[in-house]
Amino acid sequence: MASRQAKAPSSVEELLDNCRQLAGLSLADLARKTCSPLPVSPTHAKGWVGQQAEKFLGASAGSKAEPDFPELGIELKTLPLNANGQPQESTYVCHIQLMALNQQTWQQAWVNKKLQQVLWLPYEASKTIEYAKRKLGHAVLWQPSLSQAQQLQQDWEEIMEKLCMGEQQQLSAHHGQFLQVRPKAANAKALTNAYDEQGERCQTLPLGFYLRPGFTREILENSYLG
DNA sequence: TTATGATCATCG
DNA sequence: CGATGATCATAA
Repeated sequence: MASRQAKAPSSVEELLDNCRQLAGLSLADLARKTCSPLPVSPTHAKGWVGQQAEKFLGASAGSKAEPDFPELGIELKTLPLNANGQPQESTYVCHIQLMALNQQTWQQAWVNKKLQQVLWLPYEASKTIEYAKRKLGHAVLWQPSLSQAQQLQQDWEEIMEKLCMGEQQQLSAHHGQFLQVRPKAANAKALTNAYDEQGERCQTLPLGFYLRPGFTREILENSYLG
């Protein structure tokens, strides 16, 4: 059995069932499951856990701008936890299309669609644990609460207003309570097309939407209560 | 080049 | 010492 893409789950139950098989496994176990070698240098394999999880669970492959499980409308996100069992880092949501942000509504926004339903897969990411021995946790299927959805929308509107005015130069990660904008590029010299304040085409640093650590921390904590 | 998967590493 | 800005890998 060579390394291959698993079959897509046909139901939420099947997906959650597959997730239960992962709970408690180490990253070394995960590598065995997906027939993939553990990364030699984790620093240079930042997305490895997420990519193996996609592979094992049968998420749609590659870089398509679609939910990981299109049939189910579910987005899969691994969630690295620090030594205290809490999310430490922000979570990337999606790329921002600077050339096509006019007239977008929150309902239509890609970032909103992705956050309608997310399957969070927490795992130990503390550097005090040897990489191969870090364990996967129990997956949490989440949908935003009313207040979460409202705050996300508010953040999005504040950010989009600036973007639509061509003010991406003045935008920074300081904006937004839950949702923030950060660079999303190979490096600081990368450029993509956009419009400036005068509505003229220009080139600027590519951006993406991210969720602040406090937000994912809240999601995880709430899941323990349920 | 644009999208995905993210974490790294420096600064305030 | 947490958040911001920068960076790494891969697919199409």
